[in-house]
Amino acid sequence: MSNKNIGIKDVAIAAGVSVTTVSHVLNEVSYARISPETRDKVRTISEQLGYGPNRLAQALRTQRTGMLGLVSEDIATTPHAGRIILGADEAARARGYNLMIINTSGSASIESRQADVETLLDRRVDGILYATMYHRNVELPANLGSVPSVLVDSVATGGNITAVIPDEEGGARAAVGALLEAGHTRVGFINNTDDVPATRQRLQAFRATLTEAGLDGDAAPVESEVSEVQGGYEAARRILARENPPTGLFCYNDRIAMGAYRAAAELGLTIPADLSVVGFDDQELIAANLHPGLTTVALPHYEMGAWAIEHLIDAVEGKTDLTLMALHPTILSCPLVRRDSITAPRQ
Amino acid sequence: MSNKNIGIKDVAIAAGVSVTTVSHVLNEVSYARISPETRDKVRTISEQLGYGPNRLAQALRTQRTGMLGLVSEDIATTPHAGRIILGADEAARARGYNLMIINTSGSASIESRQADVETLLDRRVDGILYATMYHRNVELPANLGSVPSVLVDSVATGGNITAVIPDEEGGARAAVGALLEAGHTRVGFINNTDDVPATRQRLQAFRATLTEAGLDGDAAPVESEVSEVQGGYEAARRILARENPPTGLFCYNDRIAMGAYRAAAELGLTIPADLSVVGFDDQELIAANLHPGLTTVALPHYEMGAWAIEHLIDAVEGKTDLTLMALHPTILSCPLVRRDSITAPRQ
DNA sequence: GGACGTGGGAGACAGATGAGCAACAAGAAC
DNA sequence: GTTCTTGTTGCTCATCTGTCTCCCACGTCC
Repeated sequence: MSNKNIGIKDVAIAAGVSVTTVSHVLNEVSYARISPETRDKVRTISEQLGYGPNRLAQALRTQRTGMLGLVSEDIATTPHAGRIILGADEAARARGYNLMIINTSGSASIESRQADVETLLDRRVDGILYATMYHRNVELPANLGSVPSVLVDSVATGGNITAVIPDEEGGARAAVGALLEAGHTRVGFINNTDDVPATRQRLQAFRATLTEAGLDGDAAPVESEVSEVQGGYEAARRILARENPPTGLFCYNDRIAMGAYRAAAELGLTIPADLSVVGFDDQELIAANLHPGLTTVALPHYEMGAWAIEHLIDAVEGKTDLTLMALHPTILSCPLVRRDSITAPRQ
Repeated sequence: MSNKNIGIKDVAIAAGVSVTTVSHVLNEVSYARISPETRDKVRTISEQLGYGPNRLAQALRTQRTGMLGLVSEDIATTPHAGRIILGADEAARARGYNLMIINTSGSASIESRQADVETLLDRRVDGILYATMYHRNVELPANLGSVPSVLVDSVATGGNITAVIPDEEGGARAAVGALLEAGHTRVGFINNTDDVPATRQRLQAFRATLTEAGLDGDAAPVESEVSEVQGGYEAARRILARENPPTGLFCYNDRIAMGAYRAAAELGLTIPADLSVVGFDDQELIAANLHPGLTTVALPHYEMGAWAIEHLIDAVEGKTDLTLMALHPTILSCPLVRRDSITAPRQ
């Protein structure tokens, strides 16, 4: 049990030594020559008194706070934020750092986001993690450059900051591959309508994977809608109304897949027997709870948070040069999560 | 644009005054007598240089960090955490405070959770918000008492800490009331099996509301299952298989309601025409995306986070005595969110 | 010419770290 | 035996960046 009224001075007095000696002993300063007896005494007394150094004073003196700033866009509106924060927090505490969090809005002005970073800077964080909630191009506040920073789930428009993003293409290939592997030859894709990298990359990977498997990727049925349940429903109705409808459906995300489930049910199609479906995102609340469970692709949010913190700390401690890594974003893989929504096509 | 190499000393030199004067001007110290000209000059220079005080040094001297600790249980596993954090962050920044976050596990040992609090204490946070992810009785680390603290979404086993919790009973009454109001007389409840306050309170409110409406609350059909989709499905099958099955169904949470939707679909029952359903939690991903949209009761996570921070800061600033508030937990209401899953019973 | 008002500065302080120095004992050199 | 060297042990003092409590200088008023 520690008592925060105890300072190093109190320990020093109680142990009958100077504060310097206490500091040297407790920090195990290599060049300090202090007898084992004194060391023991200092440690014992310090323990008894429940002494813990005042991190503020320590930080002031050493110019290191051991705090990292985490600015998170739209923390409450997506369940992904939690995983990024968890990954970041666990990686940080494993190396003795803590997180200061600031929430911001993706639609906030650049000035307001700059002020957020400023707040962090005034508190002398050692580095900053800037997390967006979906993969896109983002304009970053200029003052981010004042300390080591890493961008999570986006790339900067300027492009000169280290970033970590999900492997959209690999994920999409895995999803389509799962359908192909099950024997489907008529495979469709319900895409998103937003102009984000994922939209283009997943589509391209979809076509490429089919083509490489000897199918006609360019002719494969594709519908686009807003990436919500309703959009998924509508697009699925359209795609399933085509002649020779697909027996395998790759959906841009799990919400679209949820809409497709409803469309299938209305058409009397059983999943997966009549229609195999694969999603993207692995939003557990949806994917695991649909019936049958939705096979989908997981976004590595936890991993991205941890990766970012790991490299941020390396940079803070001078073990890495982030500017070198800034040349290309780091890509983390998106594993396929197999549940029960894919099987071989009928007949 | 601020430059963090600039200290108060630089401002003082540039303005040709002492650091004392700069400090007095910028902090608008009431008893300081400084001419308007000097004040202007100091402010102008300070602005030009982009000076901002070093919050560490400031905190060290004033014994106030302006930082609040937020220990959050299981941040990643529930979407509720995000809303608590958002409410807390917005309330905090509105009053010039920032949040330091630490994630912990609800199943972590008391020692480990105590160490988490210790970390916060070593950094001299002015107060601590301890947030659990669902309403229950929790054993708190003893060192929480060292600074003002507020508990969110739980009450402490000891009971001597200010807490804010959702109005389970009011929420349940609103849910059942909505069914009654629509004209249902055969109303059932699918309860949770966990031994948490919500289980008891929602059940009790369910029966009481029926009884007060002139129905036989004690005889109303109730089934209990684990509060997941599968449990909801099974319980719904059972409750709907009874003779004279209910036409209105109150579900312990939205996941159970999702299971009930599936059960209804399998039995050929249309929602809401054949079966009206009301949930609890307002997990948007589920409630808004089911078809038809699920009418449910929202938990005031944002509000609890904001309320807690507000009162925490009041306590830190000496405007409130938390020990007085600790006598009884504060209860925040759970509003009904109307969507499309309730209508009048057939015939 | 002492009291008082005005404008602003000096220095202690918050709680640590770190470079360099002092005190002392033991052994070496003469 | 005295002085010098060297190693051991731990302390002094400056530093980090602000805040805050006196205190001082100077002019004026009665």
